[in-house]
Amino acid sequence: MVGARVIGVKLRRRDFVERCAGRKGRITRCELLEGSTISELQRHGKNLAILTLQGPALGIHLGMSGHLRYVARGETLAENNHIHCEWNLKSARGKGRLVFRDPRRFGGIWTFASIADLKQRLWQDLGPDALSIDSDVLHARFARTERAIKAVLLDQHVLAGVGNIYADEALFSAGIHPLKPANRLTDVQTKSLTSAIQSVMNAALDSGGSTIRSYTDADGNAGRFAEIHRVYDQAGEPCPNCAKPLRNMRVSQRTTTYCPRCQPIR
DNA sequence: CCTTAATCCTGGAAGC
DNA sequence: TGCTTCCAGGATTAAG
Repeated sequence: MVGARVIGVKLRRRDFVERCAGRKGRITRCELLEGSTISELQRHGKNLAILTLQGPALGIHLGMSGHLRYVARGETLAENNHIHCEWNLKSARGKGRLVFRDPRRFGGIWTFASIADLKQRLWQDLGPDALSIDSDVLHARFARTERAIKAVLLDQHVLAGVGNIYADEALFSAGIHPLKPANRLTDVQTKSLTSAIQSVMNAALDSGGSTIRSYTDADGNAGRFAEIHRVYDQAGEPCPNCAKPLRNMRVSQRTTTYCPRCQPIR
């Protein structure tokens, strides 16, 4: 995408896009990057950004069921429904479309005049990115709250990028009970959890992500990490470590799977 | 501050 | 088979 020129935009659902500041009225094609050249892609946690040479920038969140697909000219998409926005691109590699499909519509697009504007208004309150977090920084953040560690991991204001799957996988890997108060994690436990978060997420990236239902990468490939989830969606199955059945509980309105023996509360 | 429930949606699976 | 209920990679809001 970088270097491609946006030669057209088709917005099928106007309520899928929001303008964060500035004038009122309809979102324009220009705000959706038409006529601009993509200069850079950025990501912070689960938030994506598309930057342009001319200034206009988009914030994108995939929500639960969202996915972005690149469709080269001549190619067709098997699933044509729930496409809320598409961008026609022209680059050295030819023409194609970037397609945003999101059946549940929990995702969205936000328009900004500049990347500085986007960061200030959209990313301001996010915690540091999970893939590059430092254990000491995380420890300091955990020290500020006695909420359950699972709830804290899901809180994007504390740490950006960890969702329900990777929170459970990381807590299991680090041997920490989901209900343990965040401020009672020892230094050693925080170090262990930090490296668990990063190794779990990097392993997931290597496998192309966790496809539960609809997620695909930009080329339409499903991820294979769900095949090797150790606890997520495995309640009742034997723990990979000790063979005791894994259990479900509810934390922060989210199903949480853990091993009662390998993840003690202390 | 904290937690809970409700809300925004579609669709697949399970239950009857 | 068909109908109903529940549940799902997320995040915000209101209420208590």
